[in-house]
Amino acid sequence: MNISRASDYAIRGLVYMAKQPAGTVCYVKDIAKNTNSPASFMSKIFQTLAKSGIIDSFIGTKGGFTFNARPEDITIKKVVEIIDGPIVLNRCVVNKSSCQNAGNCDVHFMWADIQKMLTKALSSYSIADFATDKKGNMLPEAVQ
Amino acid sequence: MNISRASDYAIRGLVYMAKQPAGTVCYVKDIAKNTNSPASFMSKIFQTLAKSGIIDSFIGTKGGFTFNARPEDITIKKVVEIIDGPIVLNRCVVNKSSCQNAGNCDVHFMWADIQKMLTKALSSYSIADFATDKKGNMLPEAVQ
DNA sequence: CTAAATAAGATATGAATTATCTTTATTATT
DNA sequence: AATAATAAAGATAATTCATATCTTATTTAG
Ligand code: SF4
Ligand code: SF4
Repeated sequence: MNISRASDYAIRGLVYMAKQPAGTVCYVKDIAKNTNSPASFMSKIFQTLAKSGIIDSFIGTKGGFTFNARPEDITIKKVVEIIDGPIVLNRCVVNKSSCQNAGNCDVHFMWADIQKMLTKALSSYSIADFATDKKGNMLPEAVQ
Repeated sequence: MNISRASDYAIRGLVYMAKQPAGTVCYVKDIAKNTNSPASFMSKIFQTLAKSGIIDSFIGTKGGFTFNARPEDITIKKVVEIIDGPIVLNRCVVNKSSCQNAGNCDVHFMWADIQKMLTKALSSYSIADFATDKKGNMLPEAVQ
């Protein structure tokens, strides 16, 4: 019941990118240094982010990464799902038929409710929300 | 970002127990059969639940498990934490000093908020809530 | 054309999850 | 009392996942 280190790094790496002037090409080395994360691992993570399409990658000298989507359109839910895979609190919540008990399970409805609440919360924040130095006061109201 | 199979089994096993007349001694074999879960795995899980103190165990013929707490006092959060360990969405949310970035991290507050919401939701349901056959209508109002 | 810089891809390690197998304790039966 | 049956406790195993590092390929600069 937690996000991975990789997702934490990914989010903060993207926030770092979003803080740079629009269009800046960012290197993993810089991103890693500025987010206090292992560069080699970050490299792998940004490779995955690039494959997903939310950022573009350029190989070779003067290569690096740029946004391919507006930071305000990249939700935290999206980033976590790219890195950790779909958010599925319990196997039944996305695909009811994935559990043969789902038809007469007392508990199913709870997981479905909590899943909805969680994904709603994660969708309510975007990378752009954290890309200001005015810490805290740019955050959306805490979801109940 | 999910609960383990073990927690799912534990919750449903305890719900099955709560459906029996108060004081009934339940066997893993029965619990497993009635919850459609692997008995050997369930045995391990109930061993852990017993160690936590929420149920009592009796070894040998006519042994088994009984509640040592009222089902209405056993929250889903408690069960998940016994089986999966503490719910910690991101390392900073419980112990801020566990991350050296926490002092100037833009994202920390989001995780703290979502953690609070999630644990509140998981605490709002108890085993007793699911121990009726009137499916669904005994559930607490979905937390926002 | 060579060297440097950079991401992409392959490989490795350790921990966690998901179990099963074996042992021990208790009770019932002979 | 000895033995067999029953049930949980404890030990072990297989697989998957998280968290990386190491090597290769690509591009640009000099
Ligand atoms: S909560 Fe019920 S429906 Fe969902 S996975 Fe568990 S048993 Fe299946
Ligand atoms: S969100 Fe910020 S404070 Fe929390 S673990 Fe990640 S870097 Fe540390």
